[in-house]
Amino acid sequence: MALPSTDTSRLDNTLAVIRTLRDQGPVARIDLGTLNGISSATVTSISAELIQQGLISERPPETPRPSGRGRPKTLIELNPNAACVVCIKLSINEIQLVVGDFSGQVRHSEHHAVPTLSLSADDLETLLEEKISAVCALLLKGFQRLAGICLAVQGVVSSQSGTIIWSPALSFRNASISTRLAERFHCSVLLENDANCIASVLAAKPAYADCPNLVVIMLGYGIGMSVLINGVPYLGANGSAAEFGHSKYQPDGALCACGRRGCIEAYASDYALYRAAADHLELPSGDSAHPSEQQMQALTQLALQGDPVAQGIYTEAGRALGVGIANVLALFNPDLVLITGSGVRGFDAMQAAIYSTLDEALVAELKGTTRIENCAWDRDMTCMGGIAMALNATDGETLLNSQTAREA
Amino acid sequence: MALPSTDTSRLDNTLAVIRTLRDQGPVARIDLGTLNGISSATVTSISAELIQQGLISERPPETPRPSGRGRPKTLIELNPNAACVVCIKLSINEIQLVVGDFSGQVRHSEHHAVPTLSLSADDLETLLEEKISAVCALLLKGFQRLAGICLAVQGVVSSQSGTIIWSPALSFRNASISTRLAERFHCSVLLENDANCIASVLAAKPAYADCPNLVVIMLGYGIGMSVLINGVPYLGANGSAAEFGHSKYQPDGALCACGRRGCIEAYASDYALYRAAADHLELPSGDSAHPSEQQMQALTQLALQGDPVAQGIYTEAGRALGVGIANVLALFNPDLVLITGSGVRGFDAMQAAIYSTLDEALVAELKGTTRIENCAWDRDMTCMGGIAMALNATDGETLLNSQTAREA
DNA sequence: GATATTTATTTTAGCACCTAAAGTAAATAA
DNA sequence: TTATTTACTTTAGGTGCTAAAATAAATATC
Repeated sequence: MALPSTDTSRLDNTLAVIRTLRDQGPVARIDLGTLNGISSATVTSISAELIQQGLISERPPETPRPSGRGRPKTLIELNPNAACVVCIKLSINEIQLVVGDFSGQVRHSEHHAVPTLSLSADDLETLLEEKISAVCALLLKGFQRLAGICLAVQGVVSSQSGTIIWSPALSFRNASISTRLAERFHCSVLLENDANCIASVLAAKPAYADCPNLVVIMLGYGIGMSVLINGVPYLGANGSAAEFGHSKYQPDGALCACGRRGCIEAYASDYALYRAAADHLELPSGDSAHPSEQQMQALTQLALQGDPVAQGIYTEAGRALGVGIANVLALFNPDLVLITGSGVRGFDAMQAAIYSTLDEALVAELKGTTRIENCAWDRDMTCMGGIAMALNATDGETLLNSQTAREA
Repeated sequence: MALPSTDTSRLDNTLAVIRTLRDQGPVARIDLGTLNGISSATVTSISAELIQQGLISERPPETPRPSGRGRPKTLIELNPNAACVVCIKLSINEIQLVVGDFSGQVRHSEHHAVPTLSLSADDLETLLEEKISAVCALLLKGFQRLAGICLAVQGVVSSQSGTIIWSPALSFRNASISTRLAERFHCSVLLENDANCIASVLAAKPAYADCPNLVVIMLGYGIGMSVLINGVPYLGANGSAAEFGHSKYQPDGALCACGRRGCIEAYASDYALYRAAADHLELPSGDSAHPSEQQMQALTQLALQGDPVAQGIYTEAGRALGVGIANVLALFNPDLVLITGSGVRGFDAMQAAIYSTLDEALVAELKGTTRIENCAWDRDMTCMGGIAMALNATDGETLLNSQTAREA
């Protein structure tokens, strides 16, 4: 008689099982129970359902049988083909498109040079539709369905409303981009800030498992940040939280790409470093407003080799970052601040200035126990994170979908 | 056979009923159902239990019967004497002690002048024990039990560990203060930052109901802040989050009470304003390092009457606040920033500088839709909030307690 | 090779919730 | 007095969980 159940425990437990399998690979029922704090009887019941729905399967017993007495464990694994998700990373003049399967593995990755700055919102939607259609045609037959799409965008986005508020890769603003894709592909579309994608990859690493409050600062052409509070990205009122790059170092200071003065980004981003250096140093030619990796490496080399002008530029950048991080510690007091992004190439040249500025700025009580670390940069990380977030966001739907499919 | 229940819905629903009654006063069963999304059958069952436990009671029908057909509603209300909580606010040279009943009403309030800066941690504990014992002797006979104590302290506290890390009212540091009180009074002791107490009072106001992400800045002798994320205070890794006062305005700027330079507090707090003014203006005599309300009002008057030196001081304070608020907007992007505390007396003198600095610092996309408002100051608000937080924190225990009491 | 032991999974029995619907209570309107 | 309306309670039934018992599938022992 009581149909509309208010108790979500079955759904919660089922999702927990799916996520455990995704994170840990094949796991036995009894271990799924202990890992998630539920009885193995419940796991039996949940896994029976999931097998029936085709979302998981029992793995055939290993040939070299594991040692030990007793009935051997029957490992359960996700069916990788149960669904797939697509993540598209939108950067300046490039898009990357990655397909991941239900188990979280990357199955396909492609890059395209695209003049992003000259696209209209409509152009962009059309382009994305084309590219996604193409990979779907190529790959979807192996999968039961496309469960979701994640758009990882640099800049300010509102994930709730699916609006790109402002991105350095695009010349238009305030465009609602996800609805059309959602309708076209009949799946949910997740709009995410690129830093949030990276932060969720990093937060999943065992080394950072004890850091529920994690701040990730991404240095690169611009400067981005993600704040994870209890492991979930903090979004703020309209998605423009965590704009570390535009917090202030010097009121009335250097000009920033945002149009204002004194932002941290105006000192420590690639374009700011190169701008400060271009007039005084001999550097590779090229668009100095959008320096290439090669140009930036040349500049970093100079600083590390002891060139006083280059050193001075990196020291000032380090000071700006130091003040910015001091403010982040005062306001967020996270467990860990991780510095990454392509700009970490210059970390060694800024390091001393960062730490000394930080020490000058904050007393020990406020600095607290926060660790500050840097972390090697991998350009594929964004899409890895996007895939993970898209899967997480769509597990509930996938479940529902396969339930109704079985019933019919 | 299934004893250790994993399903917390009964407890959740019961607590929801108690909280609704506390927030809204007497409510009928049917309305408790709609307000909390549960069926009235469940409310009947929950309220029967609570009545049996003596935590609530049916209110006798109103004599001037409310108009309308049908069976009249039977209103249920909390039994105010079911429990009480004590909140102690610790400020410089003063403590305030307030007793609240189970329904959230203040039943008693007292102030004591205490030389807080010369107390040791041990002295403080002894003093608190005495004062609490005294009010208990006076009031407790009417109550079934003392459910909890809230210590509202200015400065950096770690609520999890019950440690006062640093407070301007105290000369000792890193003292664990709650254990002894908890043992002495057999109840849980909550250690809270004073700004968090005030923020939870403000967040409960209907005017701010649509602001789940709320920042409250408290101006006064020092500068405090509280950040509510989805309505709950954000604490950070070790409780020292939201130290707005020690975020930076000018690296290498004015000296702050924390020992570092350039903090916002070093420009916009009472002591900073008075320090800047004392040498140049004729002001009431007194301890200029700890200016009194009267001294501060004199200074504010001068600025509002057009004295150029006083105006300049408030303008610079407004600039510092403007930069600080810009950083808060960039990093937290809250729905609302509320400025309060005794220092709002000077808000009119700083206002123009705050807003112009903010506009210069942030582009519209980053400023987003955040409202910035000021709000009249009431010195009793801290304890009101402490009472509310202590009740909320102890409802579960109170429930358990009265259950076991009935069973025996 | 038969039996004991160990460990994993499934089945069984029962409890603690909740809800919809039916039943009851207590008022006003006709 | 009866009908109507609204509030509350009781009943009946469903979901979902767990502990314990039963079963399954190995290895160890004699």
